[in-house]
Amino acid sequence: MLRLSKLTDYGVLLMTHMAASDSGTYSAVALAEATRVPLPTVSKVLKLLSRQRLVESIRGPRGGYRLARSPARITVGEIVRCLEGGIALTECSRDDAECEQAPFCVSGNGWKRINAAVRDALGTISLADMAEPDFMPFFRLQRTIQVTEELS
Amino acid sequence: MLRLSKLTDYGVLLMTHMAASDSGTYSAVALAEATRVPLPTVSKVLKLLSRQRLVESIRGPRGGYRLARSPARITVGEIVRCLEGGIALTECSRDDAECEQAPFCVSGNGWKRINAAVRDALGTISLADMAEPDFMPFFRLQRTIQVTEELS
DNA sequence: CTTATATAGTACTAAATTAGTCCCATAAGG
DNA sequence: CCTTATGGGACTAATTTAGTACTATATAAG
Repeated sequence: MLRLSKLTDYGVLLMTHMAASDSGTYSAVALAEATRVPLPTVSKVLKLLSRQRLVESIRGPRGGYRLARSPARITVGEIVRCLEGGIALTECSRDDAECEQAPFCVSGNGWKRINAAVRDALGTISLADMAEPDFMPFFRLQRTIQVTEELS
Repeated sequence: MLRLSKLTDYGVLLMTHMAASDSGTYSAVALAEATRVPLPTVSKVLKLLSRQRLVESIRGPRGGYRLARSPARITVGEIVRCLEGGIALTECSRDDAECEQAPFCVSGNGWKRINAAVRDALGTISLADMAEPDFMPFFRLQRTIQVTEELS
């Protein structure tokens, strides 16, 4: 289903929550309660996010996590990239790809293009957008080829 | 890694192969040999594709499969949709979604938008594009919000 | 009308991935 | 120095996906 992992979903949820209310830091416990995501899982996700400096962590009493940058300067794509380890729809469109079927494959270039489009889409939406409950059209695809069949 | 399943990858590969050379019909055996994908798997994928009328099947001797429409009129998005059962990055962005956490979730709208963008990207590339080995920029994102951080 | 070829459907097994949990180490404030 | 909170890593269970096999059905050719 072209799915993101639940971890990624949680990551976006947690960070959106932090973006929405602007109190400084949140402990893992507080976020778990607010979002209803199980505590150990919240903890795991925040650790991963902090390694790549998407959130800052403060240890010790009164510690916790906070966004490393302003919500407008953090994109959903960065979170996906952090928690999924990259954005690549197929093996062969990864940067370090070595597909054994490459010699027989004619569509490598197409996949690269599709991936670029997806990356672009994800890089376009910021946490600030996500936190805005009913933000409207933020971008539009301008097609330069004719599409004759629409997905229903 | 925001992956498509291998089945979907195979599906696009097989159909691209059919789009590239314009002989009429291909048996599952012939496609398996040409693409180096194991026969039973080729068979499985083609069955799925034929149920949704993306390929036509002809039974009996000298039978096989052929594209149901011209390559320019079949999009990668349709193939993904057929083999993944929909295009939805998160549970809550499916059309029939019933997410138990919805009351606590503030980002539903954002996900819907992201999904729309991805669907749009996939719906923009046709099989004819994929079969063209080095087709170049086929569309361009025009942003209406400012992106301040780029994905590296 | 019989036989060979090829798809249709479905069920099952095995492998890989992902989710979730737990434990111990480290840091810092009071 | 004790309590609170994150950091790292390892482990288990659950889910998903891939791949295979088997039986049924259709059709062309001789």
